[in-house]
Amino acid sequence: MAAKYERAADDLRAKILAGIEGFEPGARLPSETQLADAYNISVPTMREAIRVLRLEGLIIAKQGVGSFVRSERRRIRRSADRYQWEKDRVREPEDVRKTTGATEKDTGFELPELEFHAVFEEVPADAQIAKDFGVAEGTPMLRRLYRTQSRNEDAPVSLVTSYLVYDVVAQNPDLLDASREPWPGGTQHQLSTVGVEVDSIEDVITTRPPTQQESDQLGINPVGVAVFVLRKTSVDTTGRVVEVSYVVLPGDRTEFVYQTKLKRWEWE
Amino acid sequence: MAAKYERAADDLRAKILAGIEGFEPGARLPSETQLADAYNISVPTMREAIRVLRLEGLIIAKQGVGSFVRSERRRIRRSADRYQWEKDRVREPEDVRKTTGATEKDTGFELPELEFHAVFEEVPADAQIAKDFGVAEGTPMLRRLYRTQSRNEDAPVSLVTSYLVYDVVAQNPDLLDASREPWPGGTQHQLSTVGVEVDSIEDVITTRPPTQQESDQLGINPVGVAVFVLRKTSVDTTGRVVEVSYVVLPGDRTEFVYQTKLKRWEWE
DNA sequence: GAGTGGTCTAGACCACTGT
DNA sequence: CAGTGGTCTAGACCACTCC
Repeated sequence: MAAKYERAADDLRAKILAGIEGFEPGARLPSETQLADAYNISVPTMREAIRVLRLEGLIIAKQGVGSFVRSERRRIRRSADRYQWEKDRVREPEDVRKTTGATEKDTGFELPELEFHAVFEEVPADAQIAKDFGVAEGTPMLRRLYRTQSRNEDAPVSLVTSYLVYDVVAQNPDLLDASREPWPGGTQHQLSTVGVEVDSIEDVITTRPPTQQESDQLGINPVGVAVFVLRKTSVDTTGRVVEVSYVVLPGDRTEFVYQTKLKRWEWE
Repeated sequence: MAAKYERAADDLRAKILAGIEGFEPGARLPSETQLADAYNISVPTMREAIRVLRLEGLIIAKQGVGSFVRSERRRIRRSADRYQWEKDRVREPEDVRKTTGATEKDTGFELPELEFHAVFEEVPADAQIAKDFGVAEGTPMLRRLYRTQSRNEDAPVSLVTSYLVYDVVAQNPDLLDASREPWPGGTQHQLSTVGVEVDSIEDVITTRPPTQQESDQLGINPVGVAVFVLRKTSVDTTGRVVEVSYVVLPGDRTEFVYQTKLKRWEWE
């Protein structure tokens, strides 16, 4: 026989998915005590049932207020088209570049809506980074931390840690100055000022549970929501890795899109 | 002040991440009672701390045995290269095609290791599918359910739901016969028998918590592990959507790789 | 202040695993 | 069989939100 908390969870889930009166998205659920009474189980057991549905992302609890049926979140689309688009803009005049950046392109937000944090630091390459770049461990790297989030309260977008080889970018001192961010035209343009042309970009996508810090920063309220980790590796025309960035995105508000064109058959 | 269960969780987490003697990957933790004593908290509170770490994927509990520090799972790489590779094989002779399929290419498993389930069904297009294909709701579709998993115990790989327009594939009755799976050469080859050449494929990747059924089928033991959902849309050379498949993959054992080649600048 | 969810306790019994 | 984690109870107090 199924556990009591499971039966309660199953029943509640069914009500929510069916959208029954009082259980539609956004609706406020009865209190834990009331629910426990309704299912003839103790409050802790009812809490366990609710926890299951929170893990599934169906319910959000707000302390002091109540529990609510979660409404569907709009996903932000992140397309690989952004890379070619960014490259094309490198050779546009500055006033064109200034208008928007790639993040704004994906999110649909306008520039002024985005709060932009940047912290720059010179750090030695650890084992992972050394491997990513194919350089010796300890090689000086420029590490840049970005946090982009909407100024209108609760819509943080991504946490970015970007690595560049220090000696490469140091040729242009402006690139070492965090206060110059956001740089009009993005990373590809920054690299172009030190003679680097990006030739290809590899994205590797994984998912994992968020750390506590990431939950806070990305505003991941519900338990059980994962984050995407995108490792983006840029290779220049000489085959050298020029940038590696790790981008953490909220799993419930992001989707990735990739287009693969196939070669046509030649019919004889 | 932080909650007791949080302090216990923080301490345990730190021990595990530091790999301290007795807390390295695979190690068996002290029992809940022992841990509760050690931290001077009640057993339910200690269980709460353990639950936190299970959510983070650091600990796996086995009833009747004990709790263990989770060892890192090897991720299976799923690269978009598979699509061109699959297309190239369509025009190879049958004995070459028979050797391996695209799933085996990605996973590294040999064919005989893969258990292959297939269920075929004719269903009317629901709203989502009608939109995916750009056809009228109710259009007859062929729905195919696949479940690929290793015969050696606990390594299921993916759950696939694939849709095709029924009238298109019905031209070749073999395509309607589930007992013919696995079809040597894959879906692109199947489509080629009814005169369809796939021209481009769009992948859309999202992540969400698994359903109970998916947890069971994919062998997702630890709480808090998400699944990837890949929606793959194949478009033929006439611009028509010919296949849509939804692939569910375990989030802790999968990674996606996409390469984006950029156009070279023309220097004057 | 009333009502909500968050934390915590001290028990109890059961289901499962290994020996 | 002994020991483990899984479920469950009946309370208690606290932190938070809203009126």
